[in-house]
Amino acid sequence: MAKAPTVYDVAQRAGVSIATVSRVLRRPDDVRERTRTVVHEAIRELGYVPSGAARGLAARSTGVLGLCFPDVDGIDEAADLPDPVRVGEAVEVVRDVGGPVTARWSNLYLGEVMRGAELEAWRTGHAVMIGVARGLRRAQAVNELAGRVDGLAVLAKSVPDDLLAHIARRVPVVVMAGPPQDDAYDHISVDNRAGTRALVDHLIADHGLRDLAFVGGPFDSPDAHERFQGFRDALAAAGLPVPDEPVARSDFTRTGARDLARRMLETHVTGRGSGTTGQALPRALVCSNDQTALGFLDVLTEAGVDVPGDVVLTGFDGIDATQASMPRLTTVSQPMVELGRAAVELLRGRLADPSAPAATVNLPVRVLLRESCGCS
Amino acid sequence: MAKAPTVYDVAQRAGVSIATVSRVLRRPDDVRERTRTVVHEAIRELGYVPSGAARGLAARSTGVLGLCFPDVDGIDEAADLPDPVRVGEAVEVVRDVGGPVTARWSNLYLGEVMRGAELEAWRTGHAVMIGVARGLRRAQAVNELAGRVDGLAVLAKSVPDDLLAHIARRVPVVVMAGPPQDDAYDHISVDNRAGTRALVDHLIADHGLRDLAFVGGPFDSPDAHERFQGFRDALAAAGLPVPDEPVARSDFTRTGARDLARRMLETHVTGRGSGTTGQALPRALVCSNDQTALGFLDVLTEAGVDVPGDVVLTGFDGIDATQASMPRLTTVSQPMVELGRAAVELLRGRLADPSAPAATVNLPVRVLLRESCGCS
DNA sequence: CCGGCGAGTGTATGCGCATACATTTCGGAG
DNA sequence: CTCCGAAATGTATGCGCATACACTCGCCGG
Repeated sequence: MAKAPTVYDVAQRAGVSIATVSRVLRRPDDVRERTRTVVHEAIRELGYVPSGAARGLAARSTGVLGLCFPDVDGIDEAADLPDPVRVGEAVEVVRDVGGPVTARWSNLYLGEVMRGAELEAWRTGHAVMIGVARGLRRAQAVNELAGRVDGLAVLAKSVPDDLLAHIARRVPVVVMAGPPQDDAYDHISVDNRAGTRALVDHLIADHGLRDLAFVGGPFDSPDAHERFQGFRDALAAAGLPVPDEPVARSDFTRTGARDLARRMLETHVTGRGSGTTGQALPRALVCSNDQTALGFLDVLTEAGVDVPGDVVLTGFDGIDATQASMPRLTTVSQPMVELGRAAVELLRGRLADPSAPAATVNLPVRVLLRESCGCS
Repeated sequence: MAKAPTVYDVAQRAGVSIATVSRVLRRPDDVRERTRTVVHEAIRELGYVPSGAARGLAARSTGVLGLCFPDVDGIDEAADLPDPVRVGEAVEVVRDVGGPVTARWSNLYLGEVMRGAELEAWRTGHAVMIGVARGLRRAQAVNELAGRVDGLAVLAKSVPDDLLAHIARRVPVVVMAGPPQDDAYDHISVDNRAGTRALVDHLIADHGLRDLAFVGGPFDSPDAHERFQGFRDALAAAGLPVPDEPVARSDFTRTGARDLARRMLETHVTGRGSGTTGQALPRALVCSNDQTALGFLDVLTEAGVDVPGDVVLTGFDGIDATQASMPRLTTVSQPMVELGRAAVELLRGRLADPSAPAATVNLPVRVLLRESCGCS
């Protein structure tokens, strides 16, 4: 690493001009074979690797696409993060007594989105740069990311509106998984509403359920809101009374959902078995995400409430843990990899034609019927 | 995106020189407060975002660290990848009848490593660029990645040796999860050997097992090899006969392991129950990774062999699926996030002191005792 | 024999920024 | 009010590459 060789070094060594070196790399067909060989020789002898920065500057395009995620670790400042601890060579032997399976929704979700994005970017010769909008310096970090890429795919809510507007003046931006909104950006989202609608249609039509309740998500989650709309659509279509609000709101975490479920159990009892004075639990709980449903499942099972016998339970997202629960959870599977791919695809289109009107792509979802709704 | 504004535009608008603009961004303390305000005003009015390429070129450092992975999708050429199919608005409703839980080992593994790397990079104000060494143009892709970063963390085996050597002449390279090898690079790996040793020690000491067999991995997997060494260490220490070769070799996939298990069952029968003429199955199968163990578990369970009653089974890696199996799998958990963090840490050290001798960090693992070995 | 043409190569320039160095401004002390 | 040192700002340059344009050379048709 003494001093990385440059085109000039290569040119001198090969006895050609720097233009020729550049051409050998970028447009080999414009160079005579003999010359090409000589240059390649020099390149390998010197260990030459072209500077991406210089090329980006000269070519006015970096060949890099950015992916911006929200923080999933809940870390606000670098100080929050302890220095990594290394326990030396010791192998720790732990008796793992079980407990709830660690859920890594966000990780997996983001990982899959990244995988899709990377795949699609790779196809077209782009590199991918990831950035997490985290901490107090988030604005700066996002800004720097934007300055380094040709286009930016941003997960909804990870970047404040004004920052996003600022950035969008420099690079094309596509918003992933946000509500289909009428702003200047391209959007790529998942059909939350239709997915929930289809799921609830199934509960009503195939299982004959009529007493359904929706467990909502955080107030500021557009996803949760859309899913609730889908729920209402289905009830309305079936001629059932349509609630204005979810019966309760979860914070989208499994532990939060457990607390919520316990509170609900205190004031409700299951409709079957009767004899008690409390208000009956709804016959079906349509949860706004899988974690919520799993949290409810934990508590209901513990309380001796049978799923789906006493209460039918469904989720949304399609995380792995829904396959491992007892009973397995009926849910709506999000096309996570597709989300990433589609985002990059949109970005590419936008780069090719910057003047095209902002588009919104709505990705279809899949309803997975399993035991928790009474299927199988 | 008409034309991204530059320092010059900002300078003009703010009535200062470009140097001042640059300083406002890089060394705010060197600029009078009043000037700073004016410049920031101009920046926001113009929607100025500094060019990473230009800065990288001028500063001779990009502030980006690279992460290079092997392909986990098995895609060789862009042509192999079908264009994304969008089924329009249709929501597909599928009856999911179950079957083995989809395992996404690589995804999760890589995702966790990335997460660790990103976290650690973020702490120190670095961005992370990911690259997958995939396809025929892999050399070019890796080269370009190397040209864009200040340092590169490479997952073992993802880059051919000569390419790696070429690249290492430009940027510091650290190899992740490779065998502790005596080359010029920094290494960061996981203590496969000690982990397996500790696990097998437990089987021998705490469960009194003496008839143990090791199910190996692919010939070219250094990880599998090291784990086998750990196995041998434990047997030797206990005074048991030490095998020269694994009793069989899996390809590290669950389905591959199933086939292998079936073949083994044909020639063996369990030692208990007796009466049969076949050779007895070993009392314990120490598998070189979780997928292999899970594949065996599938087949053994199906064949009515009790785990851990008839055969004790263990894995290695600590993937999520090991918590969901019946019985839950005793395994050795890899510090995946730590791997990423440590890699970035090493890289940073190397950047700070390029002349330091190549280091190798061996990360400790954790043995997780669960039901498949007879614990709990 | 000459002019013209195209393939192959070289020359010169600018991309947008950081920064060394030169210059100006400012705030006090005398 | 003057002068000086420090603070603030401006000027000029180069980072490594792509590329427009100029140039050379060999070849062909006239």
